[in-house]
Amino acid sequence: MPPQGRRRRPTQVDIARRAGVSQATVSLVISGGAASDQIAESTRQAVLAAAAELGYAANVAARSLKGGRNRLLGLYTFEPVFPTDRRDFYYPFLLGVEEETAAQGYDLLLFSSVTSSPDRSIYAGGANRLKLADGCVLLGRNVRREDLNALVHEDFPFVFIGRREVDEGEISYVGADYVAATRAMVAELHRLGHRRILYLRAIEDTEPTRDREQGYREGLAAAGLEVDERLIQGLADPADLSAEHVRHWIGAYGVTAILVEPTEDNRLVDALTAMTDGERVRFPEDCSIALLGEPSSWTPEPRDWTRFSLPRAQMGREAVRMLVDLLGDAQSTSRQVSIPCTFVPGDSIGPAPRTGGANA
Amino acid sequence: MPPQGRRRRPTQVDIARRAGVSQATVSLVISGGAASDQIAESTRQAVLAAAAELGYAANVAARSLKGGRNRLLGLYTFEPVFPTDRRDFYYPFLLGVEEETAAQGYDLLLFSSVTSSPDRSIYAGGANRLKLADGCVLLGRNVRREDLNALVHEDFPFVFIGRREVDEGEISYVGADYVAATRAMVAELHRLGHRRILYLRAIEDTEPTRDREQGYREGLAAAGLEVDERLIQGLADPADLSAEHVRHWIGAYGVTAILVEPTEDNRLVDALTAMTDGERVRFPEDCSIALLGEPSSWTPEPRDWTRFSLPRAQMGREAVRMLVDLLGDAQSTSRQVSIPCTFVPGDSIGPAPRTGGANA
DNA sequence: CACCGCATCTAATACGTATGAACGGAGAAA
DNA sequence: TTTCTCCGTTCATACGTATTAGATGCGGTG
Repeated sequence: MPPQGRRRRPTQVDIARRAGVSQATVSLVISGGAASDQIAESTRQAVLAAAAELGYAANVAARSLKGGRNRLLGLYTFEPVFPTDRRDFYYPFLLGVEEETAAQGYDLLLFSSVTSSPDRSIYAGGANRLKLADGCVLLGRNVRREDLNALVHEDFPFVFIGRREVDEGEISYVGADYVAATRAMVAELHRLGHRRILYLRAIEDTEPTRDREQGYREGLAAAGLEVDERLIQGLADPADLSAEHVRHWIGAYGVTAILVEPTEDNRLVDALTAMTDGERVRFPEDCSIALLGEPSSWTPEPRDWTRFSLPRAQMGREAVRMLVDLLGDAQSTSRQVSIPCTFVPGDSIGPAPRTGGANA
Repeated sequence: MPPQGRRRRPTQVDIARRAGVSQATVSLVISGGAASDQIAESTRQAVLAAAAELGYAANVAARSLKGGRNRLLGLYTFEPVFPTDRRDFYYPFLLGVEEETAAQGYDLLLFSSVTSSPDRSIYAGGANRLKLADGCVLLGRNVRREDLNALVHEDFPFVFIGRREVDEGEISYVGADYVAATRAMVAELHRLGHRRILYLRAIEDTEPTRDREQGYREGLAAAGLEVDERLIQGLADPADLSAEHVRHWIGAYGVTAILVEPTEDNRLVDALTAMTDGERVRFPEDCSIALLGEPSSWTPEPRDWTRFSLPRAQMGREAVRMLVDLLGDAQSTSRQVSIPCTFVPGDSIGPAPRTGGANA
C-alpha cells in the first residue's frame, strides 16, 4: 500500500461501499447495458453519484480480460512510421480513421510501442498487445503474413486498409480499386494514340502490385492490344529510374508511354524531377508518363504528374465503419470493399507522336 | 461457450499441463526476470518448448491488470480537431508525442470520442475517461479551467503542452518561451531602428497571450523605450486586420513595425496575403511586421514572414518524457519547462524609415 | 396459509497472470 | 536418528470487472 503515494484508482468496490450496495450492482449500473433497467432508479442515481464523487473510471485491462468491450479501436502500422516522408503518406489514413472512430463513439489506440520494437511483429513482446482494443485497423505495405495468419487464427476482429490475401480463410479489408484505375489509365493512353505502353512494377509481389498488373493486362486487352512481356519491367528502387533507361526503352521497344508504380515515399518523384530538371527527358514531349497511385504528399508542387489518387481519408473512415460493423456481428463473417480511385489529369501525358510506328 | 468455436488462445495453464508443471512455474519461466534462475534448467527448457509448440502469447490485459498499470498514455485536445487547418497546426505535436511514447515503450490513446462530444468536457460521459490511460498529455488553447482543477484534485498524472496556470496548486507543463522570443523580436526591431512598435494581441486573456505581452513590455524596457498603451491593441479576429487599419496606425501613431499574434488556423496569413496582394500595404517597405509565433503550416509558400517558430515536435517529446517521469514519482511533484523558440528571419521586417520621427 | 410472480439486488465465479508463502526432498550437520 | 538448510516447485491469492444463478422481500391469488 502506498503510504502517502499516488492515490489508488477507485474501483467498483469503492463505489459499492460508498453507495451501500454490492459490487455487482455497481457493475450493472456502470456498464449500462441490457440488465441496467432492472435496477431501481434511486439505486442507480446513488451509484452514479458515488462514482462521480470518486472520479471513477473503469479499468480497461480488467474489462477486456473479462471479455467485455472497452470501446477502444486499435490502429497498427506494419511500417516503421518515423521516416517523415512516409508519414505524410499515412497521415490521411490516420485522419479518416480517427474521425470515424470519434463519430462512432470509440477512442483510438495507436500501437506505437509495438511499432518501435526492433522486430516488427505484433507478437514482439511475447504478447499480442493488439487485444487491448476491441478490434483493430491494420495498415502497411510490408505485412507479416504469419502475423496475419495468427490473427485470423485467433479470431481477433480486424480490418486491413488495402486488399490483402491470406492462406487460411478470408480477411476483411477496404482496398483501393487499383485494377479499375490502372485499366482506365491504359484506356486513356490508348485514346491518345499510344500503342506501346511500358509498365514499371514494384519488384515485390504484393497485392497492390498484382492488382495493377492485372489492370494493365485488362486495359490492353480491352484496347485490343497484345501484351508484350518485355514491356513489363520490375523496378527495385524508383531512384534507379534514369533518363538512360527511358531513352533505351523508347529506342529499343518503341515505347511512347510509361506507367510507373510509386512508393510511399518520394523517391520516385525525386527521380522524375531529376530527369526533367536537366531536360534530359521531357514529359510528355518525349514520352508520356503516368503514376499508378499517389506518392507522399509532395511539398511545394514539383509538378502536376498525371496519376490517380486514392481517397485515403475515406478509406480510413470506411475501414472503421466496417470494423464496428464486424464487432456487432457474432458470426464475424469477413467483408471486402474496393473504393474507386480518382483520376488526376495532370500534364505529363499527351498524344502519341505520329512517328511512333507499330513496333510489336 | 463456443461449441466447436475457434481455438482458444493458449494460456499458461495449457503450457503447464503440457510440460507437466504448475502454472506458477510457467509464469516464472516466461516472465524471465529475477526469479527465473531459481528454476532448474531442464524444467525451463521443457516449459519454453511447450510454449513454443503452442504458440503462446501472454495476455496483456491480465498482465497489466495484475500490475495496476496499462502502459497506455493518453492524448487529449481541448479544441475540436476536425477543421483541417488547425489540424495541420497540431500534427507536429502529435508526431513528437507519438514518437516519444513509442520510445518509452508505451502505447498512445487518442481521446477522440470525448473530443467529438458536443460539450468538450473531459467529464462528458459522467466518468473521467482520461483515466483509461496511466497518464495523459493535454493540448489546446481553450482549456476548461474547471476540468483542469478537477484533474489536479483527483491527483491524475498529466502534462500540459503550453504553460497553464490553475487555481488550486501547480500543474506540470512543457511550454514555449514566448516571453523571451517576443523580447528578442522587439530587440531585433529596435536594432533596425524601430521605435514605435504596435502589438496586436489576442482578445482572450490566456497564458500564451499574457506571456507575449510580458515579453513585449520587457523588450521595450530593455531597449529603453516607454510603453505607449495605445500601441497595445486587441484583435478579436485576425481576419479583421485590414490595410485601412495599418495605414491608420502608421498615420495616427507613427507606427513603423507591428507584432501580431497568430491563431492556430491560417486566418491571419490569409488576411496578410490579401493586404499585400493588392499592394495596398507593402511589408516591409511601408511597415515592418513580424508574427509572434507560427500559424498553421501554410501550404505552398505564400511568403516567408518574419516570425518565430516553436519546436512543436520537441515539445511533444518533452511532454511525454515528463509524464513518464511523473508516473515513476510517487510524490508527483509538478514540473515546469519552457522551451526556447527559433527565430525565423523571413523578409517582412526591414530598417525603420528615416522619416519616422519620435512621435511619443 | 402456501404459493407464485415480480422487482431488486447479491453471492459466487471466471478471466490469465504474478508473486509471497509454504512445502517436500536431499543432503549436511549435530 | 534428528534437526537444519537449501533448492526447486507449488499453493493460494489478488488484481477489477462482467455475468449468471439465485436470494430477498412484497403484494396478490387461489
